Amino acid sequence: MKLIEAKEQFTQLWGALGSSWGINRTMAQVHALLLISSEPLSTEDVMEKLSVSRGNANMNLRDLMNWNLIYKEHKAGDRKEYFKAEKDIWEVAKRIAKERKRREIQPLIASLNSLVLIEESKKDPEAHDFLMMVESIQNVVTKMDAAVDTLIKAEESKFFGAIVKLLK
Amino acid sequence: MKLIEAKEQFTQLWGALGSSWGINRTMAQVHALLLISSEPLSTEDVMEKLSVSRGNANMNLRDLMNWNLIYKEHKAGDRKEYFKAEKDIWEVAKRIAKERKRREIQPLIASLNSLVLIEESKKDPEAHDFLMMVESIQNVVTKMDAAVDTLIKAEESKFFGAIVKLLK
DNA sequence: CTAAACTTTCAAAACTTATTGAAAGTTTAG
DNA sequence: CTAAACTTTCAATAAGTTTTGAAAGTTTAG
Repeated sequence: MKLIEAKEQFTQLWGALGSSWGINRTMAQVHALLLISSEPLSTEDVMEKLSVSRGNANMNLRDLMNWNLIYKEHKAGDRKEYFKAEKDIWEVAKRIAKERKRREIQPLIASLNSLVLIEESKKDPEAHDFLMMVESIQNVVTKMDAAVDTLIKAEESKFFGAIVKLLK
Repeated sequence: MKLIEAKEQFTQLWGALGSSWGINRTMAQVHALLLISSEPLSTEDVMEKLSVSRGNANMNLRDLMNWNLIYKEHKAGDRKEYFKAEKDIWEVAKRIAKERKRREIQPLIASLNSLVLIEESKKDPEAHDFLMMVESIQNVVTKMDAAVDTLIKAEESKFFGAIVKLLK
């Protein structure tokens, strides 16, 4: 395979991957493009390489900035904005984890907390079963939230090291 | 809040959650319904409680069985099939992890492996950068795959225990 | 200040994914 | 074997999501 095909395939792969994890396909493709580009790219570059409209390119670049995965960069003597990606993959993983935690895990914990405030007594067997289920979800989700915090703070080697130990 | 409202909200919550993680909303709602139901439910029960068609109910129940999250159960003197969910939440988390690993992480690793087989030499700086990127993704993804294996095999307490230690 | 260069917005259109429901298929009691 | 009870399929349709592109907005060089 030629490098140019491999890059194309990589972009497709990253896009499909994003799709199946609830991330907009084009956003993931733009990310892929910047990950494997040596030079920062402008909005026009992205439009051209992915054959997408200006609006679409702009919106996905903005979203990627909100996810903290890419940065604006200015070239001397050029008014255009260029974008470059964070290239340390462990750092990328941590930032995605951090963002999903903030957007999804934390609201989930809040919603679960409100569900245990039902009026019925624990003595009502139906209420009891429901509370047990919600509480056990709270328990696992809270632990996962803490696990993500650890991941966000840990060094790559420490994090995977601790997990590898469990295999022994 | 009344129990009945709380159950309704729980179903909505689980559905929205599934949606944002690339899982069909209705499938997640059916799962929620069975998680908080004391009795096994029939296809008709699901149709009625979620106001969905027979085809939709059937398809999502079948999918949930493929994910190993629910089981068929037969009641004596009744030809209908009833369904009940695995209710141990740690077990549910492990099964979802196992299934996503099988469906997504493993094909991803295979695709990445094929991308490093480019014709260009590592001495070409562009090829070099590309290979470094793909290899660093392989590295992190492979470790995550191993981490998921550990999660699948570990006891809940051991798994989270190891992670908590990292916080100290 | 002005106009050119560039970025952002957003309503309409295209595309993707999920749902319906009637028809076909299967199972079982009698 | 037969017909009733139940489950599955799938083409048409609906719902949801993403994309387009022209217009509005913003910035900067001169």
